Formats: sequence, structure tokens, C-alpha cells
Amino acid sequence: MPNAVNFLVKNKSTILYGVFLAALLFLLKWLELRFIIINHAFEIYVGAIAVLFTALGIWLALKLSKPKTILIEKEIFTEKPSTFVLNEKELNNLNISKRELEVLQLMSEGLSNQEIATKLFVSLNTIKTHNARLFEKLEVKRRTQAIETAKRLSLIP
Amino acid sequence: MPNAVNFLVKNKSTILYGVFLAALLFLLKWLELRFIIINHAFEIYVGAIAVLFTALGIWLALKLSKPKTILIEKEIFTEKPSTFVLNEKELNNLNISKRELEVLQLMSEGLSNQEIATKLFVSLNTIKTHNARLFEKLEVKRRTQAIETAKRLSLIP
DNA sequence: TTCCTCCTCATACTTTAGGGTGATTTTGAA
DNA sequence: TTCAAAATCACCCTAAAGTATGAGGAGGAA
Repeated sequence: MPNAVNFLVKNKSTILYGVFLAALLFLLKWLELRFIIINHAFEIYVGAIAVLFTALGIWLALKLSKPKTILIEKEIFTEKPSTFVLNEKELNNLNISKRELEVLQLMSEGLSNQEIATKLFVSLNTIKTHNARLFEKLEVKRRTQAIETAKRLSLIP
Repeated sequence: MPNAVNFLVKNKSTILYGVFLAALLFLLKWLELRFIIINHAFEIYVGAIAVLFTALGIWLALKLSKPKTILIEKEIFTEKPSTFVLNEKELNNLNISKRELEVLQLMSEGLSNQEIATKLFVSLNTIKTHNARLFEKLEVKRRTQAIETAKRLSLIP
């Protein structure tokens, strides 16, 4: 039962089309019988039908045609790709240890040696030693240069 | 002259359509005269014409209709454009002068106070004064913090 | 002109950073 | 277990950075 209903719904356009065609034929025949219009009216009928059904075809096509989709790629610049990826190659290449990198990060956050020492639970002298090693490996002379270089090499964000 | 050509080109479809209609009528008439087919063949003619011109209408509509477009914006995340734009609002807000910004930039490049002084043809003490003002305005205590804050506020690249 | 800001410089002092050296402990790999 | 690198710490010294205060000159706005 639902199959029949489904069939009706799915072929609604076709059915309507057939009904419309029948009605039109009936109308034409009725006109012919009633008024016996001009002789050779055949061509007029055909023309009218052609125009009507062409219009119907156009309407059907426009109604049923699937819209063509166009993909437009829109570039969106993110504020800053927060996804920092550490340059491990350079890290290994420069032979910088975990602890040294840790100190380097805190240094770049603006912490003083004493603050870094407190944070890592070690002495100030230890941090100074780490710094000296870092500067040597990064081939710089000051912490500000170390930060600049490390950022450039993606060792720190 | 080009107007006539232009007219032909522009109404190509319409003209073809008319020619096709005429040819079809001629064909039907010829068939009628030649074979005098089944009586009441009128309905068959009309049906055939209807089907043909519906198809023609559909073809025309699909051919000529502008495509219905659905815009789908696809976000493409790209690297942050390397074009640095200075945050002038914040600069004015913090009341940082041109010279101070200049010192700040050189500071972020890892230069020492002495190097900055030499580069700007002023004395070391002058740079120290600028620094003190900068730290006050940026509400920081060290140059490394100043650099970190200034970068975060887009005062320097 | 007067006033204000910016830029400049100096002096004196404190704090922090950095260099050099040496040493001990931890730890991971051979 | 042994060895080397890593991590830890100390001491001493110098260099650089930062603080505080005062002051003079240049230039723009009222």
C-alpha cells in the first residue's frame, strides 16, 4: 500500500503532465466541434501545443534541475597558528639537552636567572652554567640574542 | 552590418527553434498526404508534438539557464602573513614615543645597550633612560619581559 | 612667550648577567 | 659494571643591566 502512494508522489510531475495533456486535447477537440473554426486550423493547433509544451518543458527543467554547486575557497588567516612544532632536528643538531631547553623557554618568558632557579628548584649557579652552555651552543653572547635565535630556529614558541 | 550578425548569433536558438517547428509541421503534413494513416491520428500527432517540444524545452532550459550556484566557503588556514602590522592603538595607549619604540626594536634583536647607543649615535646613559621609561610604560622589570610583552602586543615583529 | 613633552646626558649606586674554573652526583647506554 | 654525558653546585671576578635623581636643549601647542 505505501508503495502505491510512494509511486504517486514520486511520479507526481509525470502524472500531472499526462493529465494536463489529456485536458488540452479535450479542449482542442471541444473547440473544433463547437465552433468549426477556420479551415486549416491544424497548423495553429500544432504551433500552440508546441509553444505550450516547450514552456512546460522549460518550467520542468528549471524546477527539477539539480543546482550546480561551485566551491569557492576562502582564505582565512589565523591570528597565529598556535600549533607550535618544535624543530627537533635543529635541537639535536645543536646538541641542546632537555634541561637547557627548559631554561631557554623560561628565559624567553622574561624570567630572571634567580626566578628560573627558584622555579626549577636548583641554585642560581646551576642556571648560570646552563646559560653558558646554551650561549655557547647557540653561538650568542646574551640572553636576548639566545631568545631571538631560538625563536628563529623554532626551538621555542 | 555587424548588428545583423550579432542578431543572428544572439537569437540562434530562437531561429533554430522556429526552423525546427516549420520542418516538423511539413513532415507531418507530408505524412498525412502520403499515407493517410489511421483515422483520428490527430491525437497521435498532438502527443508526439507535445513530447518533442517538451523535450526541446527541457533541452533549451538546461542549455540556456544560468547555473544555480550554491556557494560553499571552504576555510583554508594559512600561515600567519609575515607582513607585520604595528598595533598603533596600543602604542598610543601606552604613550610610547618613536625613539622608545626604536630602542625597543633594537633591544628585541638582541643588541646590548652599548650597541644600541652606538647605532643611534647617543650615549649609553640615554639608552638606559629610554629603557627605564619603556619598562615603566610596559609595566615590566627586565628587557626580556619588555620584548615578550611588546611582541604579544604587536608593537614589534 | 610660556608650558609641556621628548630627547638627551650625567653621576652614583645596586642588581643581574655572564665568564672561567673546578668539582660532585645522576643517569642512561654500552 | 663502566663510561660519558648531563645535571648539579661553588667561588671569584667582570661586564652589563637597571634604578634614582637631576638637568639642559629642541620643538610644538596654547
